[in-house]
Amino acid sequence: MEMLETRELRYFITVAEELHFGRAAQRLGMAQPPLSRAIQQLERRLGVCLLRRNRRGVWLTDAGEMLLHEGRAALDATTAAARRTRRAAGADRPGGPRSRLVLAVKAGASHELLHKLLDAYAADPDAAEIEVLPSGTCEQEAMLRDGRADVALMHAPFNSLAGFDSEELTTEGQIAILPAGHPLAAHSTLALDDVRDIPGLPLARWPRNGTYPPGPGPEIHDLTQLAQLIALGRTVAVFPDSARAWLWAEHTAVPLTDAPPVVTHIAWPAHSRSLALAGLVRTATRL
Amino acid sequence: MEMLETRELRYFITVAEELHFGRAAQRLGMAQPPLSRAIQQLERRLGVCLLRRNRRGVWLTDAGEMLLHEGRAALDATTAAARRTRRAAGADRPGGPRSRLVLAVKAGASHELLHKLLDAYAADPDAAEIEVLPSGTCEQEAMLRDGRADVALMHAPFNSLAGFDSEELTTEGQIAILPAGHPLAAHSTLALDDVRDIPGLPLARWPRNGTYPPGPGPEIHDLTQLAQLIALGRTVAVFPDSARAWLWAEHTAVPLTDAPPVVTHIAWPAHSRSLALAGLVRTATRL
DNA sequence: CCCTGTCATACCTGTTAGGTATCACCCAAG
DNA sequence: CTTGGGTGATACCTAACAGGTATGACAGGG
Repeated sequence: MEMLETRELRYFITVAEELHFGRAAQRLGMAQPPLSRAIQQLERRLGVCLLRRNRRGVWLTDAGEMLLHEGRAALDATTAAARRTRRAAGADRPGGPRSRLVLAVKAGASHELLHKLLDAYAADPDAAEIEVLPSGTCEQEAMLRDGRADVALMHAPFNSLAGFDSEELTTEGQIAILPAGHPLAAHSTLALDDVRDIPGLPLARWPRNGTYPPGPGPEIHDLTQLAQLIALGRTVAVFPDSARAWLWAEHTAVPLTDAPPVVTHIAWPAHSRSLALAGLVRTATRL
Repeated sequence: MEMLETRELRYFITVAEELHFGRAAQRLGMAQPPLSRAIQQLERRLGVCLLRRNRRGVWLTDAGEMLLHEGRAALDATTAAARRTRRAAGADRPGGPRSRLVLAVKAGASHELLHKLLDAYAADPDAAEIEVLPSGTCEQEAMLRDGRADVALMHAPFNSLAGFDSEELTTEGQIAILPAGHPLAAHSTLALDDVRDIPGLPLARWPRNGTYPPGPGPEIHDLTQLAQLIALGRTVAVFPDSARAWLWAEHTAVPLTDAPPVVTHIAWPAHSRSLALAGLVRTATRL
């Protein structure tokens, strides 16, 4: 039984995403004919039909669907191996840091917690160098999987901890962030339903897995943009309690009574065996 | 940045395991010079020194150690992708089963539970075909990782659930299995310390991660062998309660008061998205 | 009916994976 | 000190194959 090559996986995944050999070849920086041949050869070697072709297009068989999912995981693991190996190379260089960890954090979230964690860990005599890598919305999982990060702060129920080892750090409630002058801002508490359909004040929308959920609210790319839209009275947003750290004077935070609590975890790939990581996790759980 | 090829990974891992280019080349079925060159090229492409060479041998740098671990995970993911794709190929063949799941079970363990699970699941109108794959000691994790299995019954604290999704099924105590005629077999309960150092009756040893822990007891390969050695009065073993199912007349089971409870879980790769798997898990948790 | 867009085929070429022969080197035995 | 066995590296060759260009086959829409 022959081994699947990464190049073949990369080709197939691109074709499966585009469902179009020409565009896929373009994305791969190659001509279409060799790509067609490579996929045919892959199908022959696996003894499996991956794509149904029609003059009018291409779509995936069940087996193709499977290879798309599993192949993505395999490619992630491979690039992770390369990235982490490159990163580990500095460790035994004279004068360099003993070792180094990349910590992925959702940009703007858990600022205070992160600060305390870094301070506490720096006190550890044989602490590794920590590089903090701000990530987009819910991008931490992907960063751990493909090796851009070694460890991450994740926020249940927004992030999924499936496939990672993790330790629980803190739990917090959620708040609604309203324009300071809005009538609802006078309340001492609110319910989720109160803020879901405020006339003239639609709930802001965040990308989940790269796409925006449907709805009337504005599509948000970063926190500054959101803060401004709230201050201008154009939208309202729901955030964990720790978001109070970056509120403006034109904002008012009102606790939500029935929003699910947000649990912050420190998470890392399940197979990690790094001493530096173990030290960081120990520090985090003792905070 | 160029991509790591699976062939290179396979070569490096073999060399890292053998710490000897000649033997590694032999295991890979190739000559030594091209292997040396391939590793050199890998080091150049990664920009990293993976091996320290000496005329008297080869050993791993820190980066090499990292690539050995991460590369194994990546190779497992790749072979898993190939295996699962091949397996999924039958699904849309006319006349074949709608789909198929491979369930890894430690040989001889949880017999009754397994039976109930299979019966209950077979009642499901759109049940997949289940292939039961008996695994060696603690081999289920590896089988899930490299795609030989899709789902497994695991026994904490013997198996590690790290990196998998899982649901708890049952909890049971542990028993000591003694030769029927032994003085200790008359007791109604025992403590772990009572059976750890019985004069003339050493505790049987199981392979953990492919190697046997040190000790005076016999090295066990399969249950029949163990059962015979116990019946002959040569050894004693500690097992979960459900092991009573395969006891012989010459065996006596005595409950252990202070042994950690054994928790049986059903576990699967965290990224699985199979409907058949979801159905099986639902059935299992409702038992 | 032709034109456009799609994937497949035919054929060529440069790269490279892998084989054989040999070197350079260390160490141990004499 | 010398020599031989065992190690990984180098030199060189060949065959396989990845990738490019040109073109074919075929379905739908104007």
